Amino acid sequence: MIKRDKGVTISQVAAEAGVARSSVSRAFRHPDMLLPETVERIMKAAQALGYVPNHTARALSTGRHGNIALVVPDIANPFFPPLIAATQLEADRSDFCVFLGNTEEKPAQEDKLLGRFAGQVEGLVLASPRLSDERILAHAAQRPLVLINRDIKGIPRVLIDSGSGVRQAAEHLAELGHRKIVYVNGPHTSWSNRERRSALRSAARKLGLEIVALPPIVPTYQSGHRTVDAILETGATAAIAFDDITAQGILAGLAEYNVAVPERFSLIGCDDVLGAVTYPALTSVSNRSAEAGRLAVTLLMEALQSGSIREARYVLETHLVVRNTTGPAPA
Amino acid sequence: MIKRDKGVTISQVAAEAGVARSSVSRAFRHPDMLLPETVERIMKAAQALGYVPNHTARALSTGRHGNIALVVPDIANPFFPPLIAATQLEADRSDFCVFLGNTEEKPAQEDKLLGRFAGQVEGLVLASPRLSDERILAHAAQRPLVLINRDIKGIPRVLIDSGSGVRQAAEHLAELGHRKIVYVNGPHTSWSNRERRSALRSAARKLGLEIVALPPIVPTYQSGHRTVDAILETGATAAIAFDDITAQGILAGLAEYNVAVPERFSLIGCDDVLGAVTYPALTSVSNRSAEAGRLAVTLLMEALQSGSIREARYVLETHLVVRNTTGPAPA
DNA sequence: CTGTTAGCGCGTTCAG
DNA sequence: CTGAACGCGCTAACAG
Repeated sequence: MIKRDKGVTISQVAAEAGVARSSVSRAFRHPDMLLPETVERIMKAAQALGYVPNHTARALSTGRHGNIALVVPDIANPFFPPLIAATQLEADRSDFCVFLGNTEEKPAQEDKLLGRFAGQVEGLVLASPRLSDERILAHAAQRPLVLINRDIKGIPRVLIDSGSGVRQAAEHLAELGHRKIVYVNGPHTSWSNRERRSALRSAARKLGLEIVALPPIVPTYQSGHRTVDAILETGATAAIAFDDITAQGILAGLAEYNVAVPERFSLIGCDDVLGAVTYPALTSVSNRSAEAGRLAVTLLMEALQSGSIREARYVLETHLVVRNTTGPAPA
Repeated sequence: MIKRDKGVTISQVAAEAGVARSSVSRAFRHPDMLLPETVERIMKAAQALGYVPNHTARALSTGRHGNIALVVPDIANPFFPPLIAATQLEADRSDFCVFLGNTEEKPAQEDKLLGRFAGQVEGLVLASPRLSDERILAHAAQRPLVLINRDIKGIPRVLIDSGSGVRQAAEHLAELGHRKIVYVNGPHTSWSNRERRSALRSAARKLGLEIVALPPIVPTYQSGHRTVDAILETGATAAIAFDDITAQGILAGLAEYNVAVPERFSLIGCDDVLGAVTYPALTSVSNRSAEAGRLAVTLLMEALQSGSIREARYVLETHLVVRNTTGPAPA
């Protein structure tokens, strides 16, 4: 049992300060239980020795490790970094550290990571899971768990309602005279994708638009690019893509076919993660990912404090951000 | 001391299987020390009770927690997500979990996070630190620490040599007839920035180019955008920006002034994180961030296994990716 | 090969 | 207000 840990322990501090170990512990956790003078002496000794409370030992003793885990399907998708950053910032406010898990869009990897994290965190935030309801419920039964962009009854969840934005997108296209619109599906396990598709379907019905849905894809630039042939074959004059990254691939593909955007074809993305960097600047549905991350952590902290998980379902509405990839339908 | 943990412990499994606790421990950690038959019986009991080894207790006992931490200055900067993903993937191969820290480019936050993580990880990867050498050395003395993009003697480090790519950039511009070039500095605490600037300076000397360096900025789209006035005032015909994000801001700013790129002005970024999504597509210096992340973890794992940190300094070379923001100098 | 026995470092009773 | 003693769950010596 060799340890290279310098490990200044509570006992050493106690010896240095001439008190019992428990007093040292108290000096840190319940300073008001000791004489101010004693506390000061202990603190001084701790400083001198460079004592740092051992997180692990404390966790074993208290059952609280001060960590949470955040699991996302794809860090490289620009939708997530702001969410991750916000999550961390909010966790930090409660002095929690966060484990990050990247599942590469694979349900199995998601399951594995949740299992690995479960043993060392107090709670979990699961963003845009691709896992089945059953598995998620199983994990939620083990530890407090908050969902982002997945609607499972009984589990606290924060939902970014892209439906509202997609509805606006449909109206926008209808006003511009488009009659037939392609929807490029994202992962079929994605709640957001289902929301967007169904919002589009119902809006289309009201507006008298025809919707053609393309098969599910993993949302990447490449996937979007590959889907251009299928889009053009439909004869539609506009498309709404599952997300901006996919839309970006589509935009590139259209350019290669010399299909002018928005003159001959209109395109709308979702999540608005590209800002105005594409050319033409992409019309998109806004995202509120940072807020979602922050809110999820807040809910999780509440659950940890109260010790009980209360039913909660927060919905963040979105809207359409009109830029330059949408225009009147070609004659 | 209330625990809601279902906590099936090793003792319960031992009782169920009719063996000693240590045997249960062995069944998991050193199965070859027990009779296969015994192992099987124990495993069956563990399954039945739903036993899961307690990570924390194990860590306390062994001093090994199976976690590492990765600290980056800005998750939202597209340079980092691939690095983060690669780091995780590589850590996962050794069954390690990773804590992620985002410092928002703030040295103080970096220092704080390193301190918070130190207590619960076996080693650290510190990418593009903004912290002083002294503080980094102090942390490295506590735990095995591997640096990415920071060259401190005595600490294992992986350096992405953007210098080689920047040299090519200078040559490229010289060939196109540019004589006066602006360098838009990144953070002055950034090692990469110093590398790029000095590589550019020395290349310029050889090529007979004049370099004008702008004051350090935090590398963001906004910062780049704000710097356009200063760039144009210099009368230079081309600029090399600290990174792509900054370059993107500059590009937008130039467009607003109706300065045609590359006809009237040439622009080169660094890190090549934007692919061909800007318009015109940005000429940039390649990055090898994913490889750097992977390599850093490999080094860290070696250090953890051997128990000693050996001097190591890996350099990954880069090259110029020519796209459409560079052209002949205006007459 | 297996059971017994100490701790790992800390938080928290329970007496003083 | 303080010190002694126990236990968190597990691992690693040491016996047998």
